[in-house]
Amino acid sequence: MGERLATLDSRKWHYAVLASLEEFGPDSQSGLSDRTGIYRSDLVATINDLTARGLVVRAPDAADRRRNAITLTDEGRRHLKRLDVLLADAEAEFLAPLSPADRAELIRLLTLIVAHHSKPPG
Amino acid sequence: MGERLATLDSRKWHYAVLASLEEFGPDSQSGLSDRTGIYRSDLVATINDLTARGLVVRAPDAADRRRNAITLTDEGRRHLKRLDVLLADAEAEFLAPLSPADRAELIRLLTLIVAHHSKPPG
DNA sequence: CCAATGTCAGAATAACTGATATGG
DNA sequence: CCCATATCAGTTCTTCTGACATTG
Repeated sequence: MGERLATLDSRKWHYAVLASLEEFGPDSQSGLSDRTGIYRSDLVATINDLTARGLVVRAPDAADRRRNAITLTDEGRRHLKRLDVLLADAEAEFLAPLSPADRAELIRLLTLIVAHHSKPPG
Repeated sequence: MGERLATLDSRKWHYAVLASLEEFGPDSQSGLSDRTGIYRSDLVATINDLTARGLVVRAPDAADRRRNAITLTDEGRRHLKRLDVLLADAEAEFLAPLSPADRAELIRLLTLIVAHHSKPPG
């Protein structure tokens, strides 16, 4: 996955931020940190990168002036789509030896494991 | 796995070297590098550690004086057994939500993937 | 003369910690 | 006054590269 993302000068945390913004809408850096698992301190540089490339916009949040509102741009949305294609290709290659039924089974088993180890909130 | 190994002041590469020596017998550092995937340059420090703790012995190879023969000590074998118990426990916890049949199925699927991506020799 | 081996020094990266200024 | 947010500086750890001396 890392190698494929690198072909478009992207890294996993770039993807994580773009995907999070696409799924949940504009968010503060703190919120993005919670969703993606990237440290707040490391998010600064990531957002700098994405801003410099015109993929997101960083603007002060009017409602809470401590926060920056990070918003996906149209170009950011297009870039995310390109990355999605890249990752889908990589996954297809990775799972090549598995039949569709096998793939479904693998996902079922991994989902069970993840669910079991996801602490209930609180 | 890393956390569990750390409880006995060990790391994954310590385990990799001990396990390789147990399975394939004494070996050169170059050979250990090939088997474990650890770089030759990084193996130096690893063997230093294991030697300082009396888990392996480093001795010049009589047949080829460029090489060091790395040999597992009795204490090294005992330490490996302790680590094996640790890792078996961790695996059991990790796979807790899966039935025995599910675990066998997961291993089958992962084995297929690994085999498919293992280049044929040459 | 070329290749393999062990060793050392250091780059590049990712994950993480702590301090600080500003605003709620 | 305490908490949250964004930012900056810097540590640790791992992976990886390059150079070198010794030996085959």
